[in-house]
Amino acid sequence: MSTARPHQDARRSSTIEDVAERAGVSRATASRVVNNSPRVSPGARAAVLGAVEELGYVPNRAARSLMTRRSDSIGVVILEPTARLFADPFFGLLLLGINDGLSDGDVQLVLLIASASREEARVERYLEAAHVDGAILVGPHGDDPMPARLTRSGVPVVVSGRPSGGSAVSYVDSDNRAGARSAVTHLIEGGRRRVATINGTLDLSSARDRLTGYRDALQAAGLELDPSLEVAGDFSPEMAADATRRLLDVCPDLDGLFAASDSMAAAAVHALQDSGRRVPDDVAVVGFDDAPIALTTRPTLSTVRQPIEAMGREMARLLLHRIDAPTEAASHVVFETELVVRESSAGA
Amino acid sequence: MSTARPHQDARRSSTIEDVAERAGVSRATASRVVNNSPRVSPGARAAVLGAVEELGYVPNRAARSLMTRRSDSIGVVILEPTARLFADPFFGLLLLGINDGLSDGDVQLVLLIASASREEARVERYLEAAHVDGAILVGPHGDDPMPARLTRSGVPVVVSGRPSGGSAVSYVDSDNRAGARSAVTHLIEGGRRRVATINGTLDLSSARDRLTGYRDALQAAGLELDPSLEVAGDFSPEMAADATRRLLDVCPDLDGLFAASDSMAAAAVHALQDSGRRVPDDVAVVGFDDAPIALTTRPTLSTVRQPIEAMGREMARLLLHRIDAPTEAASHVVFETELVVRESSAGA
DNA sequence: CTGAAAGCGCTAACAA
DNA sequence: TTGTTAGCGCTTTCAG
Repeated sequence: MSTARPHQDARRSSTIEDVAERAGVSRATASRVVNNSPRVSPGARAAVLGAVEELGYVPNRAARSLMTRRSDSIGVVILEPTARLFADPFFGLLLLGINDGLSDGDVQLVLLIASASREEARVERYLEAAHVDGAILVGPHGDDPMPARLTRSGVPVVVSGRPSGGSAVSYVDSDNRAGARSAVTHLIEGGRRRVATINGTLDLSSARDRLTGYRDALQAAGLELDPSLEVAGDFSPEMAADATRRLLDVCPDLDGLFAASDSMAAAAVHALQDSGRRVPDDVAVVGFDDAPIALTTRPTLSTVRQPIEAMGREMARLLLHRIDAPTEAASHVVFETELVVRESSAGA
Repeated sequence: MSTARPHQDARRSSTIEDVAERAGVSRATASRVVNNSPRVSPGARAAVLGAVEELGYVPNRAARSLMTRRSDSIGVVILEPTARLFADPFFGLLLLGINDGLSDGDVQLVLLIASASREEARVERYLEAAHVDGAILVGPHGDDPMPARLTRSGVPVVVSGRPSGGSAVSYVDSDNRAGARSAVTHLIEGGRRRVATINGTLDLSSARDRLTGYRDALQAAGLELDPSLEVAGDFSPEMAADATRRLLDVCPDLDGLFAASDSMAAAAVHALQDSGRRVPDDVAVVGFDDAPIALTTRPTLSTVRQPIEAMGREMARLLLHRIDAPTEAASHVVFETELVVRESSAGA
């Protein structure tokens, strides 16, 4: 009984040996053509290319890897706890950018999600076993030892967001400090004098930088810093709503609010409205990210836009370069942000 | 000048040959232990395991693949046009579920994003070259030939959402029809009589099914179907806002609205409010997905929840099974949905 | 239960 | 410019 499995044959792809034979050259020459070596005669090249076409030849990656000691793939490691991960379009856009930056080469994107810390160990083992040529780390907190550890074991790494360790590892970041400053300056220039901020966990450099930018702006305007107007939270909307209510208790004449993310800003707007304040008339609000939610709140949200997709593309570019030149010093790329003024701070 | 590259040595991992030598057995026996073959004596097993431990041995995937003709990785192909892709937490959650379903085995997730159709061809070539053991296709439209073509060339495939072709290919879906029916029935039971629906592109089976569910509910209640109350769109909030305004023109006494996604429902709520209607007092609204946005609108959105993460997990499970038993008939798994009643249809 | 030997498909010296 | 040769690290007959 011959179990008919037609695709078995369909999939039995041709090897470089087949190509060489068909083209009437040796395996080596065929290989040279496939790998774009210049040391091949035009005639041989044409013959091989023809054979490749006819046979639909595609190189076997495993065999190639075994020889070149390259996997032609990179790992993208998502370290963020899962909840935030997917309520937030940040990761998706970053992935899109990374994918785009990779598609020039012939490099595959292996997605590694490490939500629990048990997972984190598994991922690290995988990376260190040289199964990928390098890794992009998304979302490590300031004290995460993974970037340094991977670098030490020779894995090329690029990190999203400035790590606390600093300059030893390559990273791509947006200018969170300048972005926050521009948002708060905008509020002040609109006449606001009692401006508060609601932030994320301060073990994230982005959160720290946004806080610093907030303070920069106040000081530049000669306004006093009031610690009771600075709230550090966890980026969650629930927290932001609570924080807003508490801010109103402490400071009933609050007239400006800078939230370190749009989802927090949206929650704050609702809390303000629930308390009877009009936005922006009584309190002007600016968020951060320019997430889709910024357009669906009423009023629409003013915000600080970061070029997330471009950042992803740059991370890919940087990593690819780093893989080619592992001894070079780490690079740090910081992207400009852009203030987007909408209704929530109109005439602020 | 010896360029110091300490990690060069650090990464030079040990081979199964090293393990065998250390354990005092042959390569073959070492391999058997590593691959859990039962035909090994306890003594040899212990010796090999010890050597593996001491040497920190990790098998070389490329070499293994070359031999086994398996890549131990699967492709997850995102076919959605990019815009929708990342405003929507759907994909992230699905990825999370897939990752989870995969983590039992030792299978890696290769992410392939095909936004443009040029990309689609590239992805298809990659998949057909047997670089992955199987593929999960996310977001194919009804007329997309990729699932069928991959299946024909012998690539095990699982698709998200019921494809128009039907039963030849395995898929995982949620019961969109029943979900929509429950939403609209809920509106009707709350006394609404003029209930409209705003939908997505009807070449997506999910959109078609939600429309059918809407009609089911009206007919079950003995209400008349009115084509002017059915709007087919593109899932975008802008379109939904437009559609809402038009619906109000056509039918000023509209008192219920079912939108096929939460982002459309949110836009509709705003359009209703802008037109002076109160939600839910004048018009009750129900969305679909239970996306984060459902909690940030005012009023909060009633919606139909689908177990996205579980669906992703099931897709992974199904694919893994299909890879092991490629001749088995395709499986179709449909998940129940759940109506979540919030403010936008309170007392509906 | 174990070992010897073959070979997966490819690239990279080395010779010619 | 080309071909020959030698493996990369692993699994798997096939003998024993």
